[in-house]
Amino acid sequence: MSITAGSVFLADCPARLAIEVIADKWSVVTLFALSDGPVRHGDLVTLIGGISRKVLTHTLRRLQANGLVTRQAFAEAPPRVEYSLTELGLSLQEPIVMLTQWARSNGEAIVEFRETESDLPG
Amino acid sequence: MSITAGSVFLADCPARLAIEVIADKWSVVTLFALSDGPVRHGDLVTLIGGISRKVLTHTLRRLQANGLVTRQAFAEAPPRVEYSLTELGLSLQEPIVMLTQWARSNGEAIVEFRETESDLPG
DNA sequence: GCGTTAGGTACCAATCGGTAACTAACGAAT
DNA sequence: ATTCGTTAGTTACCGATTGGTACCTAACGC
Repeated sequence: MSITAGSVFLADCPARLAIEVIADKWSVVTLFALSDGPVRHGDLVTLIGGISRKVLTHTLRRLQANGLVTRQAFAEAPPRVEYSLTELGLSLQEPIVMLTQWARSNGEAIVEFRETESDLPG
Repeated sequence: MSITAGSVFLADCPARLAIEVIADKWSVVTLFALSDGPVRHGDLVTLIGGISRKVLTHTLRRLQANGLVTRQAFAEAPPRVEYSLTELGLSLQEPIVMLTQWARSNGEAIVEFRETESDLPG
């Protein structure tokens, strides 16, 4: 765990900033949803269970403001807006996929742990 | 992006629960801090820049309640409490390390993007 | 009594997130 | 010509969560 110049342990360094941008529930799921190519706003709302349009828009704006996502609006009616990963966003693909795969493989273990925990005498 | 039974896209499934537990700024940094072995509470506060004792305790409690971290208190004075990763927590080590490495490698790119963005006309 | 470590609590501000209602722009139906 | 439905987005209002500071306890050695 070498604490080098740019470390996630330092409060005011770019590495920590990066963690603050992506280490967020909705950001992780959104980035994962975009990892196969451009997706429309409405499709993202449908795909990502439990997200509201407002929060999705906010999440996308934040990812966009940090260079991870691009927004492309088409001059059509009704409007069509597609979001996709930038090059920087694509470099995050592997870590994000690993994380979501871990979640799929180990989510059940968390649920089971919670259940056995609540059975403790206390 | 196959939407299988346990998908991070489904609001109420174990995979999403797992994401909600770990996809959090302080959780990621804390898990990373524990990835080399047991660390005392006080050492974590020093190591993790910007975290307060209250938030660290809360973060550790949450990780503990979800089976990722164990807490070992020694009957000494002054008290000594060590936190370490469980087996489940260790299975997260690789994704977490990838994520923090990405943050170190690409944090600067985010900073630069922000700077060039703010230079835009308008 | 004082310092140590771990933690709990109280109070407060800021952020997050949900619902609902609104706009813009256009095609299609009436 | 008017109305309706569509997609994307904003705004307002509200409650819940997060996080900070400050202060308190417990247990022990000096």
